[in-house]
Amino acid sequence: MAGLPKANVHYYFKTKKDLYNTVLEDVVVLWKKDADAFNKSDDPATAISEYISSKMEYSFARPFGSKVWANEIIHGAPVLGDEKLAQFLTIWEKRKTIQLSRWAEQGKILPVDPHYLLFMIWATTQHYADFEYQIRVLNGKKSLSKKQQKTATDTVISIILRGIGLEPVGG
Amino acid sequence: MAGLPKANVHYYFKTKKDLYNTVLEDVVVLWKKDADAFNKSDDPATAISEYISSKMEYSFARPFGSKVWANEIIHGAPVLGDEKLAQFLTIWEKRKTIQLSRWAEQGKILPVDPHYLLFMIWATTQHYADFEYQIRVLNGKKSLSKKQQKTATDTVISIILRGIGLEPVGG
DNA sequence: TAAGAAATTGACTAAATGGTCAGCATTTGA
DNA sequence: TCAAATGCTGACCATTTAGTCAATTTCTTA
Repeated sequence: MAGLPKANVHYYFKTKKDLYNTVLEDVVVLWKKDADAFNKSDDPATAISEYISSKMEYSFARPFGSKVWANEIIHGAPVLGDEKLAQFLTIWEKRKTIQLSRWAEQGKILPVDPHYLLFMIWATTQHYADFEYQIRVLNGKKSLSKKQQKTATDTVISIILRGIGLEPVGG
Repeated sequence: MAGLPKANVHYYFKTKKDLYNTVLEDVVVLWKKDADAFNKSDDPATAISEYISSKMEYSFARPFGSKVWANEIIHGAPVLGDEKLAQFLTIWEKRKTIQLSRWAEQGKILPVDPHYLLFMIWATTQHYADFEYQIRVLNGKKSLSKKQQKTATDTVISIILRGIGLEPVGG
């Protein structure tokens, strides 16, 4: 059979929905960890760089989870359901938007609406997971090399940071 | 029946694949139009603003096409196939990367790798279509208002432009 | 307004996908 | 070393989804 026999999968997961749910919850846990990294430093340039970095790394290393998540959202969260989705999302979002608002008030970053900035970071970083296939095709049917991954990450970080009035730290 | 009876759909499209393909090709046509807008002005701030604007508008007005595209890519282009995908993508990308490189050489924008800048623009703008559902949930289960849509668009444009060393035009 | 073409439909069949189960293989530990 | 428990599998059944078809309705236009 292809990979595993179905029956074997059913030994570990009662239904397909169960399997799917497990993958989704794993993603949630991982993304929550990234979210913590965001609140580690009180310096916006550092915090945002770290956050983008870790999300990019995850996108390159393990794109599958993000793909399943994207698929779930595209189809209107049929498995997760509204309530669970709302719960997950607001937990992630709240602390970050609060932190971004504070920085904006303190004049540490330009006064940008935190929601749309967050969407931008999510979209851009997860794009490297979700659209992995498209990127590979555009890269001559080869996955991005480590060097290219670094360039991509640096580019994202520098555009976002400059975009909100910060100088990229380091490189 | 739900919306249309199946048999009626089959009257217009022989197979499900046919229908799917038609939707995908429609998206390609529309995105190609946006791509033209990109080459209209020789001023980077204007061209990029226009490009982002029209992609955002399309994401808000007709998210379905983008969703089908995203779904197709996430699953490895099983219907479109490698060749067709490569064909479409390179056509879009070439002219834009060339233009961006030229601007970078002329010192009109910061020297950023055009590929990753493009990915960023695609990811961010299409996010509002593909993740429409997630955004709605985060917005209290309401779709973004016209005003919010404008703020989102302005935010994306200003961050990207500033991010590559340009002052946002107008607002 | 009647004849033919185009559009629409419900009821059926085919294919694909999800799920069950009985039995075989492998690991664990008294 | 040999039960008992755990893991694995193929062959079968159930449900869902895709596709067909003949019959009906709605449009054209002579």
